[in-house]
Amino acid sequence: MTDPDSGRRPKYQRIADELRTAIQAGTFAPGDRLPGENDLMSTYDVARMTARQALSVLRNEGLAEARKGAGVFVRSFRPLRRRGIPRLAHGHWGSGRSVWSADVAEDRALVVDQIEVTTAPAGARVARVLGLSCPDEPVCVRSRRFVLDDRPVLLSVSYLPAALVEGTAIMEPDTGPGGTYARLAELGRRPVHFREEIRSRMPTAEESDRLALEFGTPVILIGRTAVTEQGVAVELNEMTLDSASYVLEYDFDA
Amino acid sequence: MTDPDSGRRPKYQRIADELRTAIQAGTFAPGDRLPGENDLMSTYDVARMTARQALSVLRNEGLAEARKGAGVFVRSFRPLRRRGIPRLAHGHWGSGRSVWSADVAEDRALVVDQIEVTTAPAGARVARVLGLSCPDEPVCVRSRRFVLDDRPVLLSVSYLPAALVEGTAIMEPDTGPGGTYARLAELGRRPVHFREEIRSRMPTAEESDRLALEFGTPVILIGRTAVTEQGVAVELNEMTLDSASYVLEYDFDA
DNA sequence: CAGTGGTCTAGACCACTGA
DNA sequence: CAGTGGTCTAGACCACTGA
Repeated sequence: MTDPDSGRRPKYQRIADELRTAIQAGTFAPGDRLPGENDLMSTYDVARMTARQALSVLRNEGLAEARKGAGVFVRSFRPLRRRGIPRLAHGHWGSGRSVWSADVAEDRALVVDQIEVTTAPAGARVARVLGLSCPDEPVCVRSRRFVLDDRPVLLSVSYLPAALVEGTAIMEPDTGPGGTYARLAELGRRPVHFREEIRSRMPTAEESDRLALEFGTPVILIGRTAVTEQGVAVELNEMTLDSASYVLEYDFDA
Repeated sequence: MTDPDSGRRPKYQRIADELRTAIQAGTFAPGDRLPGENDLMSTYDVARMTARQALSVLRNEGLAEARKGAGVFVRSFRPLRRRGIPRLAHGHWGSGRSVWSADVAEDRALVVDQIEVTTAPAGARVARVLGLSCPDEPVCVRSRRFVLDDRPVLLSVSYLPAALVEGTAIMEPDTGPGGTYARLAELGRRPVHFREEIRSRMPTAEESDRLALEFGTPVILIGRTAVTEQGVAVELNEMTLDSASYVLEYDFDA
């Protein structure tokens, strides 16, 4: 009854198409429950695996999410706006505010719920970026997870030369007002230039776990290098963002 | 023999784990053939659907790609570097070069293989960005696909007020030296400020088709607004990038 | 405790690839 | 033409959710 041209397109695709159309038409609103495996099995007279395959198409597209034991639901998307350039302006962190505070409206709070500060050998990649002479040289590794409204949205791992930050607040969990950049400035290494590199890919199992990601949700990777007036890289910050939670914004002149 | 703690983790995940480890260890190099469905069925003594599920984990992570009738292969990733800020500097397109030419090394060519220029009603979203008084106002729509080494990497749709660009080269497939921005400058609407917004998500079926994307490959969306000295938005350019083909770079000062 | 999604089996048939 | 991945069935059992 639904397919005059049932010819070439696989069953599971046709079922996914119908559900997708219904979602876009508003028949199912964000948060609504979709027909589940059992519903599709009887409605379309297909096997469980075929019904699952149809639903997994929508999950891979980021349109639906499954909650075990409860059902399959239409996803919603209300992103944070991360303004790449003003958040790193000296006037912002120089006045004692956190770089991260720029990303959220004042009525919401982006908080760190996991933090780990260690010292470890740099490794080849980090040594190259920070201009260390040898991959075994120690670096300070600041690893954090940020949570918004109880939802993890971002992982951040920051690398700084251990020789530079040894014994400073940068080695403490709480780096104090203005954060790492304010402390670097006090050490005479104020960052004046930044480079951000952006990629996107599907998460690893560990990332998916730590960010509590749904199936079809990619991560955005940002690698930022902070450079001093003398052209020396003093920090590499590698961030992993839940792509369903973020829009990045860059403003600049021609 | 492979699982002392076979307890909680599903079979398909354990198989995927082993393959992933082997890929990361270099046992399988980029382009190599991986064990296929039939191999996994006999090696691990599982049903076809379970072997498929294991392979689909790796495909979703972007680590492997299936070629029907041939096998499953390790994917490779060699991205283009898109330098967000210098490519839009007036000195670049002002001297007659294309904005896009900045994205590739001189020995490779990023070429347009599909182009369509039409006029259509703006619609609510575009009208809002371009500051049009009514969503029915006509806009010039320039839709292009870019190909690198025969591989489609980017879709671009550009919107400009029809009242402004009517009868100019901007309505032609070839906009001439320096492209749209050089023509806007000649009209007294030189863009001096840009805003780029970046998101990432899984592709729609159409995007997946036009960019010839593999299973677990997200797209990166860039929405750029070009603004004149007078603060008027003259262009909205919406781009859809194959995330496996691009790294974005933004350089700026504190 | 009824219903849900998650995992898994042992088969079948198909279109496609590449030697 | 042998081998491959893609689709599909008709069952089964499990852990989890929420009334």
